[in-house]
This record gives sequence, structure tokens and C-alpha cells, in this order.
Amino acid sequence: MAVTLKQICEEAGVSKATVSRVLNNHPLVSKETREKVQEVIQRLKFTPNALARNLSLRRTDTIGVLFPWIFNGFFSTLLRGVDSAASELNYHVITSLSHDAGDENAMASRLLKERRIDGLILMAPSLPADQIEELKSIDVPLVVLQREIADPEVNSVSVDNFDGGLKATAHLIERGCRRILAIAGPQGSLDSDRREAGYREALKQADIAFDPDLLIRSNFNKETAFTSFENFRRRFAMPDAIFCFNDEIALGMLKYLKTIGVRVPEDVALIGFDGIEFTEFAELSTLTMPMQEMGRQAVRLLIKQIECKEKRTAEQLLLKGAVVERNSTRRRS
Amino acid sequence: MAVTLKQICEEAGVSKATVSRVLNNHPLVSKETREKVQEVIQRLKFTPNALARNLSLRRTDTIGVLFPWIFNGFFSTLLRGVDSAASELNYHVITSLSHDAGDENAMASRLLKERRIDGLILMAPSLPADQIEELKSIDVPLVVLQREIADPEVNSVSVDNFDGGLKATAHLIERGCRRILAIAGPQGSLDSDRREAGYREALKQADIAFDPDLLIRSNFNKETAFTSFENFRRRFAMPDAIFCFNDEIALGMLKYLKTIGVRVPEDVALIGFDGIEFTEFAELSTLTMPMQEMGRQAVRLLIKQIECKEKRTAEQLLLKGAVVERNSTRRRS
DNA sequence: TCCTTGCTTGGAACCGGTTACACTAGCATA
DNA sequence: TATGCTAGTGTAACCGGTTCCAAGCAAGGA
Repeated sequence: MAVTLKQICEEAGVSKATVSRVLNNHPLVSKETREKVQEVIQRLKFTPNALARNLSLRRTDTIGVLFPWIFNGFFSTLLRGVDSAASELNYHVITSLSHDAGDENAMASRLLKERRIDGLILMAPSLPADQIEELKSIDVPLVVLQREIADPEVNSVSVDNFDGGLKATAHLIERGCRRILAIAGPQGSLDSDRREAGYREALKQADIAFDPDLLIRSNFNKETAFTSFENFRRRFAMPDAIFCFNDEIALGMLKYLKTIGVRVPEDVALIGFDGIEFTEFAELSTLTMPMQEMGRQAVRLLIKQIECKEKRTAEQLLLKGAVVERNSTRRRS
Repeated sequence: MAVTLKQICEEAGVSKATVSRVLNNHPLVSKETREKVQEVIQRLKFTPNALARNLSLRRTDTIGVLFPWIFNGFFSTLLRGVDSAASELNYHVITSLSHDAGDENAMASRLLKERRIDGLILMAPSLPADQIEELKSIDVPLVVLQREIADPEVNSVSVDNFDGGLKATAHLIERGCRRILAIAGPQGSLDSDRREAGYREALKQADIAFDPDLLIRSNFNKETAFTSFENFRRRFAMPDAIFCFNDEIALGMLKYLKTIGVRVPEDVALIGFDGIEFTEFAELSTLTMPMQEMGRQAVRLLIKQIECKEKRTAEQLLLKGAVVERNSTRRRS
């Protein structure tokens, strides 16, 4: 059995209250008592039981991070940001991957209602609004990550999709491309819509008319992107450039274009969105999101909520990404 | 304030003990009582407080997973395996990344001694033996991941490095390569040594004499690998194939060879080790380790230890990897 | 000298569950 | 009818801390 506070107080000849005060650096303890107690603590190698402490204090110093099963490339970088910020602020991190889509709520509310965590960071790009509503109702600190949220009562940290769409497109335009094919996400995806708005804005700023034929859709994965793209090819000439709304699509396209003999960047420039690590190896230009920073900010926002109880208005952070230029958009010489 | 067990028992007109029995499906409760209590639980939306429960039961249903900061490609896949196995067995997962090397112990023992976790999965490829010794002394269930351990008292799950080295080399030999350069890890790395042994065994089986000049060393990263390789090039002719002892080196080499005009696989075949995801995009052949399965097995081993208290002899699982053939070792036609 | 004040300290309740043990009632057995 | 057993339930201690409140005690002021 581990050493407990009781053993310490018996050994030191003081009460539990006093030992507890020493542990928490309470000022109202005389110097001699404090030193005596500390000596015993050292000698018996006492570490207070966090469970008991948490039960008393009604807090766990732990935050939950809920990720979707799929979110591959981001995952580690984001979690890294979360973990580093959390550990700096002396919090622990419970991770949980939702296995089935729709699982999120059950897992989240279980963690929350069982009081295992003080707050939750939720990364669920496809979580429907009503589920968020439900989570909100549990009334525990919550930060939604990587999902621009309309609801002003929900704290969120997200990449500025509009700004990103604009920058990526502008980058292609600067390289001399004018017929820029956008492979967007599904209808109704807020992320996709905002990126599209940025894309259009960049065109407008360059006095290029928006051509609806040059915007095709996917489900943010390569398979659906391929189908759309082949459809496009049958009807139209190859564009100057392709702006894929995420890196998975872009990486898939890169490979695919090679197989059909289209050279990147000589025949067509290609840019992705997200900045997953693989893009570096693939020499793919992309708009990188500051994932680690997003993780850090999410933690900060969450802990701010946890530590000051009075209801504060929610914050919605929008972090800006940046274009990383690699071979796939190198200027044709 | 959340609903507590006390409120349930008052509302249902029974004692705490009875409510607790209902919650835990204890058989000694009459049907009527059980139903009445359950109805109240439903109606008041009661969820028992895990902290209180844990304190009483002296267990947390939580395992810790400690990763090094660097272990990129593996990270998500491994964690995925851990998470899925843990959640199937009704355990939670606390993750922690050690930020500074050497941090591991402090973090691990803090989690363990504070009784926040019931056991620990430690992934620390570079953890010195004496630190493991120290962790062992805390005497809490522990599984070491991805590190062949000499100590028979420590449970571990690891890839079979010998088998992997053998298979990767044999794969190259089958493709007709005979001068096979191995870019190994540092001296004294158990992983590297075992892979090397496999490499040598494969050569021996093919009646190829081992040539010490064809074994160069790195620190398992591209920078040191480059230095060694350039050194090698100045003195010797290009080999038939290169077996890189991890994928990071292999991916770096792939890029590097391209810049110096050496074609893969036409001029030289290239194979990596580990099976990180990027290898797929890079068309790099590699020996993939079953990362997800390793995570799952580690959890299983750990929970087996947690749940049967009598000291059992430690198990050391060695999972075998498999060669995934991609373009970088495609047979020259 | 007596009372007030402030610093230390201890007693005991509390956080929200689990469970060993005691107790009661009902029924079968002797 | 007395006895033993069992099923169902309640009492109270316990897990290991935190903290409110009261009390002891010495110093300072009236």
C-alpha cells in the first residue's frame, strides 16, 4: 500500500489538516512545523493521491481531447500542441478517438458526466450542429477545434479558411495561372464554403471572372475527387492549376496526374490545403495550418474557461495559415 | 451541481447501499426495488461520479501512454491501436508526450504515484536501461513498446527486428541485388543490431559474403545518414540496393538520390523499415510493422497484468512485420 | 491584571461512492 | 414450537484527501 497522508501526520505528530496545509503551501503554518512535516514527507516518499484530492476539490486537472478516427495527418501535430500546452499549465490529457461516426457524443458526455475531465476539446469536422447543441447543454467547458462554428456561444479555434483559400489561389495567380480548377469539399461543409469564398475573392482581386465549371466537388477524399475530376476532363481542357481543398486530394491528384502523363508543375500547378507532413516528401505546395499552435490555443481557451467560473462570452479564434511553396507550384521557367 | 447517489436514495426511499448495488448489478436486490431505483436514476439522469468510485475501488480504469516527442509517423497509428483496444476493454487513455528527453521518468512516476492510472505503456526507443529499472521499482503494471528488452521481468511488445531485417534483405536479393548497402542505426541500439543480424543472415542464406564496407551508420535520421552516405560514395561505387534501417532515412535518401541523378529503382533499389504512412505516397517499399496491432497487444498485456494481481511472469511479444513492395524495389525490366 | 488580537493548530465534516457486517422477515426443517 | 438458513436491506466505516470552525496560546494594549 502506498504511503498516505495519515501516515505522515502520525509520523510527524501533527494533524491531517496541518499536513494538507504544508502540501498546499498554505501560509499559516509555522516554519518549524513545515520543515518537520516536509522532512517526513521526503523520508517516507509520500505522494498525495490525486483521486482523493480531485474528489475533494471537484476538479481533475485533466482535459479530454476527442478526435475523429480518420483525421490522420493532423492528429499528431495537433495533439502535440495540446499536450505541450496542457503540461505547461499542469493539466493531464485524456485522449479518445471516436470509432464510429456519431460516437462522439456518447464518449464526450460519459467523460464529462463522470467528472473525469474538467473540460473538452472536440475536434469533429463533421459533427452536426445539433450534437454540438447537446454537448453545450451539459454545460462544461468546451472548445471546438478546426471547425468554423456559426454559434457564437461556443468557443472555437479554427484556421481562417477564407484567408487560406485566398492566399492559395493568389499564390497560383502570381505564378501566372488563370484557369484555376478548384476541387472543393461537399456542399454545406462550412470549411469548404469558406475556402471557396477565399478562392473567389482572389479571382476577383485579379480580375478573373469566376467560372462555375472550374469548381468541382468531392467528399474531401481522393476517391470522390477522382470521379469529379475525370468527369471534368471529359468535358474541358486541362486547367493551368488545380487548387485542392485538402492535402489528401492533392496528394492523390499528384500521383494520378503522373500516371496519365500530366507533368506537375510544367503542365499544371498543384496546391493543397492543410499542411500535413507528407506534403514535404511529395514536394507538394500547400497552405499549412498552424496545427500545433491551434492545439495550444485550444488548451489555453479551455483552461481559461475552466479556471474562471463566471460565465464569459465565448471566443472564436481564427488562426491564419501560410502558403508553403514547393515543387508543385514552382514557376515554369 | 450534478445529481448524486444520495439524492437517488432519498428519492427512491432506499439506502445508499441499495442504490450502489443496483448500479453494480449486484444480485442481492429484489426485482421491485431494482426497478424502482432504476426508474429514479433514469428520471434524474444520474451518472455516478467516477472519481468517488475510483477512490473507493482503488483503481481508475485508466491507462497511461507515454510517447517520446519525436516518434512521428508511428504515433497516430500506434495510439489508434491503443485507444481502440482500451475502449473495447472499458479503459480510458491518458497520453503524455515527454518533451525533453529524460523527462519520461518524472512524468511516468507522477502519473503512477498519484494513482491517476492503473498501468503504463511506455514507448521510449532511447530510454536507458537504468531508467526502466527505476520504473520497475514503482511496481505498477508496465508494458514497454517497440523496444526489444533484454530484461525478462519487463513486459514488452516489439517488432521482430531480426525477422524484419532478414525479410527486407531477402526481398532485395530476390530482386537480383547482391551489393546491398545497409544504412544502420547507431552502435548499441538494440533495434539496429537486431536488424543488422537479420541483414547478415539473409546474405548468408544467399551465399553472399558480408562486406563491412557495405554497412554504414546513422543516428536514425536523414542528416547523419547523408553524411555517412557521402562518405561511402567518395570511396566506393554505387551499390545495387540500399536498405535503410528506418523510413525517415529511406525517404530522405529517395529525395537525395533524385537530386544527384541516381534513378530509383533503375539504378539502385531502395527499401525502408517501419512502414510509416508517407511511404505509400513516396512509392517507397518498406518493411511495415503492424503498429496498430502492437498498440492493441500492448493494451491487452497491460490490462491482463492489472486485472490479475498475483505476480505473473512477464511476457515479451515479438510481432512480425511484412515487406510492402512499391516502386522503389520494382524489378528492373 | 484582564481583555483583545492574531498566529497556529486540531477536530470533524465533507467530497461521492463501496462494502463488511448486522439485522429482519419468511420459510423449511427438526 | 424452536431453530437454521437465506434473501433483501440498512448502518456505518472507509477510500485519502480539503477546509470550515473553534480553540489554545502568546503578545500587546487598556
